[in-house]
Amino acid sequence: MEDTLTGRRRSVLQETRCQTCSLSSLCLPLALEVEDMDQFDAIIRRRAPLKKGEALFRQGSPFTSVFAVRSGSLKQVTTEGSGEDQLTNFYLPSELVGLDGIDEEHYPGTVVALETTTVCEIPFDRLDHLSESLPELRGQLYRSMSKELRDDRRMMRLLSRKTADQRLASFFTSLSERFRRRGYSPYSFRLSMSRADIGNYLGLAVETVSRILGRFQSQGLVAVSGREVNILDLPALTRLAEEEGAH
Amino acid sequence: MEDTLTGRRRSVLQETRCQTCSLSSLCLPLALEVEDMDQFDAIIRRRAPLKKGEALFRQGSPFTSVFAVRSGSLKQVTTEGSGEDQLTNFYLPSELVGLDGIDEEHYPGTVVALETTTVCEIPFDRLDHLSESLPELRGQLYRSMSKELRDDRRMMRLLSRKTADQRLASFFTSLSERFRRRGYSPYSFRLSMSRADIGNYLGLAVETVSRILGRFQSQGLVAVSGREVNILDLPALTRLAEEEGAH
DNA sequence: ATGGCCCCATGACCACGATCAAGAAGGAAA
DNA sequence: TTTCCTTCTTGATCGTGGTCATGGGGCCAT
Repeated sequence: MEDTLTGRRRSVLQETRCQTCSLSSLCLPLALEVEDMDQFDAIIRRRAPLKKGEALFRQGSPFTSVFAVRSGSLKQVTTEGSGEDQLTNFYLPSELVGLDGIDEEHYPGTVVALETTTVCEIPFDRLDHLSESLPELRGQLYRSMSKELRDDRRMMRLLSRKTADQRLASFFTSLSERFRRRGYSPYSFRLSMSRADIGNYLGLAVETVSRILGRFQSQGLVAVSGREVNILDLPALTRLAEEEGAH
Repeated sequence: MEDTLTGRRRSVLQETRCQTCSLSSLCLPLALEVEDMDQFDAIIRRRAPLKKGEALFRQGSPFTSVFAVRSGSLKQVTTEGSGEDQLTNFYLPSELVGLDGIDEEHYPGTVVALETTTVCEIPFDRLDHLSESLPELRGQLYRSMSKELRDDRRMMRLLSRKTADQRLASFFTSLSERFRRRGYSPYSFRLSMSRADIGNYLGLAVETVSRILGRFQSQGLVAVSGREVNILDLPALTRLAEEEGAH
């Protein structure tokens, strides 16, 4: 607000430099040397922060860039035919958005901010070109996509074999772990998504999510108040999430 | 059997040259010029055909290569914890196997031949290195992974929103389309996988698969005899697969 | 404040598909 | 052939989680 011009200019620079970004150890350029990082830096485009509910891009719009989340969170929603929406992913800081749009001319889903969110835009043609001369960058890109493939397989397993309880438990342990890796508390956090989003993502009705959250609460596994979550017994949740065929 | 030495040698050469491979228009080198294809050709390793039930690689073994299916078919199976197996994918000719192993030192699942199957082994470090000088190859690799991501999202939608009937209908229409793209009949084919495999893949019990196949048969949608399938009403199957919330 | 709207929670009921059980059909090896 | 074993089919029953319905509570705009 009271930024001077120079002050504001510096802060903008800070925002956009990978070297000063706290996420650089998790993000795409993680394997780059200082001078290489500068090259990478140069192709990144700034974006005005997205407000809650705003779309980063819409399903069907032309694929041009991938995006790295800098702060906040987003969800990806796909609408097939005239059917219902399917929420296929949540994105947290340092994660790459839009990789599934590469092989077609358009994005396969709409990505929406769940809260105020800032992203780095990385034009894909320039990224691809730069990956020619920077093997580490190329490798990291391959790894990012490969990791997403592996996460998808885990999600398929969740959707096809786990009970509703196990799905919720998995959801919490996974979120907890992702927060931990990003330097936040793995035990106490705020959900940026609604119960409906969680249900849609996990293949459950909203009512089921609510009920099970209530049960978890009464079992002393978590303390939930609205979107505020406290994980009380992470080991038990992990056990529940991984335990086999419940019968 | 009665091959002469030279005869066998020629046939081996034929087998391993992308230029003479009938799949080259679908496979990794699809975008390459003749001379570039030779370079790509040179890094490919021959493999003895896999017999039905043989593993191409096992879960946890070190990641070294990706594989292109040349003939036959495979399934990928992941065993988590002490839990049950999860079948995450079927692979048909021209498809790439093993991409989800890139970012860790090991393969995340065991891949097993469903019938006699031949594959081309592509050492990943050499592929990566070659992708530095061949932008079309690099692009095709990005696109392959991106396509697999998109297919995974479609699978998640199937697992979390579709009824058992819709899942089977989707399975048949998808298989039909994949056969069609490979130059086989989209209406008449042989399933290389068991009912148990199909059920595992679609998140259904074997009994459910059997029952619904029977129902489809009596509705005149398909004619099934063991693993032999005739699609009788593809439009109806497509409609069924895509129709929204069945209630 | 106060209305209006989502978001969330909880209860009653029901259906889809899993599970259990048994038997038929197909395939490989003697 | 016969045997043995796997795969597939069909029937009966049951349980998880979806659907429908209602009410409370938080949040924003006026």
